[in-house]
Amino acid sequence: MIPTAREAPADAETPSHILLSRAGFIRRTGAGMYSYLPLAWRSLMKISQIVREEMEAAGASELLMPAVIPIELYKVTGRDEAYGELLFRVHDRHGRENALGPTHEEVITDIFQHAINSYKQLPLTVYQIQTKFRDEFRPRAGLLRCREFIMKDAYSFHLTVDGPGGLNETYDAQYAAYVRVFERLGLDFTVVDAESGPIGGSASHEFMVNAESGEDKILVCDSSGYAANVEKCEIGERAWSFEGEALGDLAKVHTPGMASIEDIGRFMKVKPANMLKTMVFDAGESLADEPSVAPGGGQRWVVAVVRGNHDVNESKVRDAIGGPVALADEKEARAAGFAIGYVGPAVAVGRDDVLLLVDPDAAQSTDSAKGKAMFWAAGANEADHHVKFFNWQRELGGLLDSSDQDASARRVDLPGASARRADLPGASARRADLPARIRVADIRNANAGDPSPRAEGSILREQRGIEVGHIFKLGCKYSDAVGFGVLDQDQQRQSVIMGCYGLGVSRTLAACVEMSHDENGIIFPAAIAPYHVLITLMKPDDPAQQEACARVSGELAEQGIDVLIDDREERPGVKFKDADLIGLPVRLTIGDKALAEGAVEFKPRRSAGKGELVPIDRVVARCADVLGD
RNA sequence: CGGGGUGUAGCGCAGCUUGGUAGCGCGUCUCGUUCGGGACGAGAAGGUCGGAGGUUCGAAUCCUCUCACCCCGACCA
Repeated sequence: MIPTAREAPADAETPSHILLSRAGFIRRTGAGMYSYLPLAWRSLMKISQIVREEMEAAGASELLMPAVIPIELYKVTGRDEAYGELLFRVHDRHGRENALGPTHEEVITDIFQHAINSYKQLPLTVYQIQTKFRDEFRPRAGLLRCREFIMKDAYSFHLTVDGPGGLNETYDAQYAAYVRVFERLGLDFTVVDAESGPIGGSASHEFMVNAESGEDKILVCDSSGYAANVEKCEIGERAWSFEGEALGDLAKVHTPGMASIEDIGRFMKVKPANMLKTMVFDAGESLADEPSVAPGGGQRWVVAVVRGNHDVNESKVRDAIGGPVALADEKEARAAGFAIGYVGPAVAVGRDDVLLLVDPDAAQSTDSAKGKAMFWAAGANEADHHVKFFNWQRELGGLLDSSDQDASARRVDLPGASARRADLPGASARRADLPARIRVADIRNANAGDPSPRAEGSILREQRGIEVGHIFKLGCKYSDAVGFGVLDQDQQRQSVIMGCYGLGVSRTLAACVEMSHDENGIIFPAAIAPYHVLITLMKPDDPAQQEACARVSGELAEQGIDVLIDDREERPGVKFKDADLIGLPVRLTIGDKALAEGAVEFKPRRSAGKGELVPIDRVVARCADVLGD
């Protein structure tokens, strides 16, 4: 059952989807749902086995939880809301609602809550390998993002964060286990700092298979070894200053119907890098305690300003203000007086409900490269209008000068801030001089070429990756939600501290193909290949060839090498094409010519050309050699 | 959820503008010739044209509704 095809299904576009389909590994059964045919299943079992070995070595025990889970468990933690449409929901015959498990923090916490009641029983780590369900808005790219997939998920429980038996110890052990798993699988990967997302928790790392087609953008600093997902990546220190002369008088420009940076840039003949992109966020209650000029009032709106060619990072905005934010609802923001699409920094002037957050690259009044005043275009805070010759000091003058006695006491430490700033060229407007309603902070996504946050003078390099593993320090988020605590040595009730560790088994197979293929097909590393060696018989009916095949395959099997035999009555070309497509690490061809010399043709999939003749009694050693790499 | 697109044989597609016998390539089956990089010839099987309704003497084709799927975006262990 290896249905190979010359052409890929029309809906397949990415290499792994096309090749796994053509090579007879998978068949699409529904949108984002795939059947694993025998070849794929063998590969998945091999990946799972390595995962199992490393999990056991890291002290985790395997178990299996149900895929169908009462929705009540997810209501306890609020994740039925947080996940929303991503949860598959099924109603049983009694009308009870269940979720198909997208991940099992709630279930495992529930189990442990009832089973564990003493610190003496901790720490514990368990894992399972199971089908997970997520009703993705847009499944795509075959196995890379589907609605039903195979995942290894592990969970650990601790009394403490540090020290023996603490969360950090297990987290580090899992981290190391992941590194060993992906090394053993023969994958080229990068570990990056990551955002925790809706799973929650403090620290997290993602394991990315390096592939051009990857969905995730990661940034790497070669000198320090720092690597992070773009969602998380810090940017090194950048000089900034609001002080500087204006290049010209503020000029209002009519820009009807042009709300996008691209449109305006084209119309006004301004490069995006010379525009200020201004986004309005709704901080809700996050800023309730912030100083406000208005009696009894609080700041609600966060106006974030970055350069037009940069993207605001919502997580960084959240960190900068110390609480949750969300992009403002357009209607509400309009009602509050923001001309959405045409907002500029000056909107903060005269309002006491706005916190202005400015990225260092946007907080410039002097173009240091040219040594003259910086040219800025920005929104005019009036529908269909923008302004040219924006100058921070002039346009925000009142705000920048307003002194707020409480400000210095309340100010939090911002990422990337340091005392050295004053020494940097062009830096004179010190953070300490700013009123509380303006902050300069790193609030944008990092790009290639940005300064490294870990090595002075180095810059960040960009590459793409496929997320195959993600580990989290959860803390007490789930245990507190269900009231899971144990008594410690001092008879004090302590919340149990958790970690969770995910690894996409089916995605790893696809990532492997993305990483390693050529125009003829897949090139499998030995650890993931469904079989190690393919024996191609030129004349399947020929007794001499049959005998040679039986001998070689028998000897290979004795060495623990998995053999697939192609004894189909097909023309040689067809068999060779299929062999390359399926991509097993070694191909042995048994034909008359070689056999006459007591040899078979030996060809590693990676090597180009014809392959070489190897005497039959030495071919097993050669196979073991190649597979051992 | 916004934008774009596609549903016709197992797979890949044409036919639709201008309504009139449902086609091509690959694959499958039979026979023959071939036989170390997706052979050639002859023949054969295989289709509710996504579904429902409508217009018409007549609908794959025109109209209305609907379903499914794909791509881009937004979102995302």
